[in-house]
Parts: sequence; C-alpha cells; structure tokens
Amino acid sequence: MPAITLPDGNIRSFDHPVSVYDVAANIGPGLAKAALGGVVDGHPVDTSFVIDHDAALAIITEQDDAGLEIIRHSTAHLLAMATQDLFPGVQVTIGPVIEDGFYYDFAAGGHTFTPQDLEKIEQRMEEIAESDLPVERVVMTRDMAIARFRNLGEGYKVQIIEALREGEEISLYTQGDWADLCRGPHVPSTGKLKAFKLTKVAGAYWRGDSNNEMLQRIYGTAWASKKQLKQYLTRIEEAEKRDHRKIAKKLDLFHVQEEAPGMVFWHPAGWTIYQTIEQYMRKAQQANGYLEIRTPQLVDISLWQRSGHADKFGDDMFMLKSEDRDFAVKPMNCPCHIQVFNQGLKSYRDLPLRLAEFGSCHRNEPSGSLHGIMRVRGFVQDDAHIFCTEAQIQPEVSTFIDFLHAVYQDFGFSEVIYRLSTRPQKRVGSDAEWDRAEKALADALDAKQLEWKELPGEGAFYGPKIEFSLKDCIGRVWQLGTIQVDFSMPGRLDAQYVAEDGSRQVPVMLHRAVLGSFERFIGILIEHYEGVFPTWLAPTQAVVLNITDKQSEYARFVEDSMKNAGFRVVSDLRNEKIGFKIREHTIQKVPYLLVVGDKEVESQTVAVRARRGEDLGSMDLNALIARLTDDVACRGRIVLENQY
RNA sequence: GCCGACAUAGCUCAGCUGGUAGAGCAACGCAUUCGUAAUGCGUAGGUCCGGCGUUCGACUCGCCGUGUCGGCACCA
Repeated sequence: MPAITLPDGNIRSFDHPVSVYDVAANIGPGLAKAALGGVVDGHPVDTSFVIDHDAALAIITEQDDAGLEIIRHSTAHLLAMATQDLFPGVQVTIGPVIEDGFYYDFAAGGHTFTPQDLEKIEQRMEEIAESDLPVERVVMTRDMAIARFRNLGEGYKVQIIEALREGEEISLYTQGDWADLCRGPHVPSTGKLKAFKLTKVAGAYWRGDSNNEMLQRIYGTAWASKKQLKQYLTRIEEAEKRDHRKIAKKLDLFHVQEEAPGMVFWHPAGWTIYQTIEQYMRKAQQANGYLEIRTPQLVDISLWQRSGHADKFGDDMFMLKSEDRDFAVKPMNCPCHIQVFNQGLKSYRDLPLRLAEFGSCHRNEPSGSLHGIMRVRGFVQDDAHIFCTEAQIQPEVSTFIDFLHAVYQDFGFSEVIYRLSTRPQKRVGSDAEWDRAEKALADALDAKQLEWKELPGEGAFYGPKIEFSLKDCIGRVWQLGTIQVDFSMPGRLDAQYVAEDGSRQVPVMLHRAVLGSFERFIGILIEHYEGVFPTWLAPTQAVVLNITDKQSEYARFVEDSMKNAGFRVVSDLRNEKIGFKIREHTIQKVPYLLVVGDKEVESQTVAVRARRGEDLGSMDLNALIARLTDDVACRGRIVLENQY
C-alpha cells in the first residue's frame, strides 16, 4: 500500500500499486498529460513504472532538464526508427543525448547519408511522431536480447549487449514494430516529440576507436516546443557570426593560405593585438618571478630521442636533414629549457627556478584537426618550466592558479572550466610518483575551492595536468592554460641540483602556460569580444575625422598629440561625408571616433563618439588623454558592461 | 589521418539539365567640401583551386591531388 512522497512534501497514499502516470493523474489531468517520466527514490523511470512500496516521487515534465533529456533521447530513437524505415539494411548502434540535442550512429553498409536523406528522414520522423505510437518498455534476459538482435542482423547491438554484465536486466523500448536496446527512460508515446531538427551528418568511429570502421553519425537537436527550437536555431545562427575566422577577415587581422596550412600570416592589426598581449604577459611574468629565455628552433633529433618525444610523437614532428644530421623543428620547449637549467651547477637555493619563453613551436597536426587559428601547426606558447623540489610543487601550483586567474580577469574571462587529467595507459614514471603528482594537483584545486572534473587517462605521458579551458562561440571547449607535473623528463635529460645535505638530486619540473598558444588565445578572444576589443587591445584606439578639408591640419595635430601620448591613433582625412566615415570606423570597431569641425578647431577640442554611438561631448586633449588612459588601464575587466 | 560537403572578381555570393561568366560592396577616376552608421556618375577587375580525362565544346560531367568547413580520431 504505497505512500508516495512528492517533492513538496505532500504524501499521497494508495491502496494498490500505482504507476507514475497514475500518481500524476491523481494530482491532476494536466500533469498526467504533461508527464514524461518520473524520478522514484532518485532513479529516473518511465511514466509506466509501477510503484508498489513507499517511495519519493518527482514527476518529470518538459519543464525539467531531465524532461528535456528524455525528449532528446526519445528523439534519437525516433531518428533511428525513421532511418531504418527508409533505409532497410542500415544497422543501429548507439544514440545518446548530448548538449542541446542528440545523435545516432548508423552502420549504413555502402550508403552515405546526404543532406537530402536527412530531409527525408526528418519528414518520416514527423510522421511517426504524429501517429503517436505508444513507447513501451520490455524486459528480457541477456540471451533473449542477443538472440533477438542477432535475428534482426543487428551485429552492433549484439556486441553492445555482449559487453553488458551477465545476468543484468536488459530493457528494450518498442514503438510500433520497431525496438531498440535502451536503459531509458523514454517518453510514453512518440506524440510527445514535437520540436526537433536534424542538423548534420558526419563520420564517427565505432566505439570511438580509429582502428575500427567508421559509422555514419546523424546529429539533431530537440526541444520541448517549436518556440524553444526556434530560439536555439537563432542562438546558433547568432553565435556563428562571432566566428573568429569571419571577424578576422572583416577586421583584417590575419590570413591563412594553401601554401602554409595551419600557419598564420599576421597582418598589422592582428599583430598589434598579438604584441600587446605578449608585452603584457612578459611584464606579468617578470612580476611573478619568471626569467625569460630564448632557445633554438632546430635541435638535433638526439635530444628528442632522449626526452622521449621522438618515440611518442616522432611522426608529428617536422624533420629536416642537413650535412648528414637530422634535426627536428621544436614541437615544444621543455627539453631546451632543461638544457639551460643544466648550464652551471644548480643549488637547492636556486629553486624554484622559473624559466619562461615565448617559444615558437611546430607540430605536424593531422590535417583534419586544423581549425582556424584555434588548432594550427605553427604556434607560440607563453611557456614556462618551473624547476623545484617535490615540497615546492603545491605552493607553486597554487601561486600559478592565482596568477592565471589574474590574467584571465584582465581579459574579461570568468567562466573557466577546470579539468584534472590523470595517468594514461602509455606513460613513464612509477605509480608512486603519479600518485603524488595527481594528489598535489587535486589538492591545489581543492584548496582554492574550484569545481573541477577529472579526466581519467588523459594526462601527458610524463605526468598529470590541470587544464584551464574556455568555450568558443558555439560551445566547443578549448584548452588554454595548463600546469603539468613532470617527475621524469628532468631525470632523462640529466638535470640535477645540490641539496642541503650535499647530495645530488633531480628536480621536479612543472610545465605551465597561461594563455596556451597565442594563436588559440587570440581566436578565443575574438569570439569572446565579437571583435569589439577593449581599448587596450584595439588595433586602432581612436580615429580623428575631419568634417571638411579646412580642419585637416588640426586633425593631424590631434593625431600626433595622441600618438605622442602613447595611443594608436590614425586620421581619416578623406573627402567623404562624416556619416560615411563614422560608419566605416564603427564597422571596424574603433573604440573612439574623434570628430573635428570648425567648432572644435576654434575651441581646441574634439567631439568624442564612443562605441555604439555614445556621444561623450567635446573634450580638450588633456581630458581625452585622461579618458583613454583610464580605459586602457582597466584592460578587459569592465569591457562587458562597456559593451552594452 | 578517417567520413562527408565545399572551392567562381579583393570581400559576400548568383550562374537551370555542358555552348569560354554576373551582382552588391570594396578598388581606381571625376564631380561634390558636406556635423555623427552608406553622395552621385564613370572605369577597371576573373588560369571559375590545380592536374588529367570524357566531349565538337567543360565553371558545369568523371578521376586524382591541394586547401577549407562540419564531425570522428589525435592533441607532448
């Protein structure tokens, strides 16, 4: 005789076992109609789930995140059913929910899905949804499930079931004459699926392993209502306008071309941003106890053999031969930094020793992985290596995180994603060392009360790492900063110091970067600001505009004065209407437009127009310089409130 | 690297089933000297990504490359 406790604390008693749907109906017909599933004592279930004992129950509707998840999962099934309907012989594999949607992987024999196929499939999905087929859960034994899917010729499903534990309860969900293996829960009927759209088709390896065959993945998005779907599509459309490649073209920041795939040609405007950031980082690092160095681009392969890089990444390194010697273009800076450390005998008193380099690196990244300037083959890192004792690891990591936060704040980033990547299968170093290194990093994160996620097995071959990541305009996550503990490489490359007791010890090395690569960082920045750079980064900070030729001499005077005060200013003296010139420089996102007409010449002022048309009125040059000085000094910290 | 799509003027893009290319903006010239998001008129501009093939004829069809885009895999 179950007593059902609802989320609001209300208890409803029944004299017979009841389904989730029954309880919802007991509360009200509207809720019964809206119910998509339930959560019974913390476990998500279908509306058909029968409760026969006292339990806590929350009804899930499309208002809940869990409801949306059910809708997406069921839409994935709908996609699979429609696809198999239209393309007999296609095998189903998996179809999970992802952010904002779902996908389903198919083994389609020789057929490849075209955009036209997607349209047809989507249409079939609409039809099935409209026919409001009941979705039912069927439980069977493992052997029965295997037999069933084997009969259907669904080899992939058989493999999935075979991987499940023996004796585990297997559930299938059926709709009409179609069924899929699934844990659930699912919507009670296909009529609940009202707002979805297939978005793209792509290849994906079976079980995520590139040694396996490639399946065809169809992506889709699904929402509780048509309105939400439309909002989502608009959001994506808007986000795509922030694409750093598009904005960079409009603002003339850089280009790439066929002859140098994955390498960036920086234009004056882009290079101004780059240099501003580099100079900023240089100062910041000096202030934080780093010593800047510079090491060679080409280093004999033997060094990379000793460091272990040639063994693990040899295929991805650019090699060249000269006078019978093999050189590698450096893919990273650490082995070179150890060479600097190794010059002269170091004492424990020298530790921690922080060596920094804006190191230019090249990696022959797989062609398919290149992406704008976010993933390139030639890049520069704000790289540094901290040589220290084991006891110094945690304070150094902690100090570094503070440093990184201060830098990110200057760029206006607040939503940092923290991840700790732990030991991979292929690695060097003892388990005891890995234990200590992983703990040091986790403790540092916990001490700062940061929310972080562990990525098991994702560490570098020489040590675990913390990754600091940000999202791009359409939600793709990119790693920028990192700090990695390395117990191995210093030893491999003979780094030593003399300890207090006179013994020779091998230092620990921390690899770290705040921005990661300048290329990627600037790509993220462009999307973050949508090209509207805060004044300190803006390639051109102000443009002087004359109304007619009469004021050109004064305009040049203003330009020179501002340049002498240290700002990046140009004059636009073209014989064009003021409205036209305003428009052009507004489109170029120049922070300040300084208009000079007869009035301004007369009063020795400028009429200042800030971004988005804001009229700051007339100012004399001292007031203008003060204003820009303040603006530059605050960097990106208040740019967001300035923006709108 | 793998799967798929795409590559036309400086940029954004048209170009139907094969008959040697077109617009807007930009550039250049002339006129206009103008007060806060587009002044008018004119001129010039293309190895239609590269190679090979089919064809009387290829931007258009086929094959091979290269690059880009979307995913997957990889990411020291």
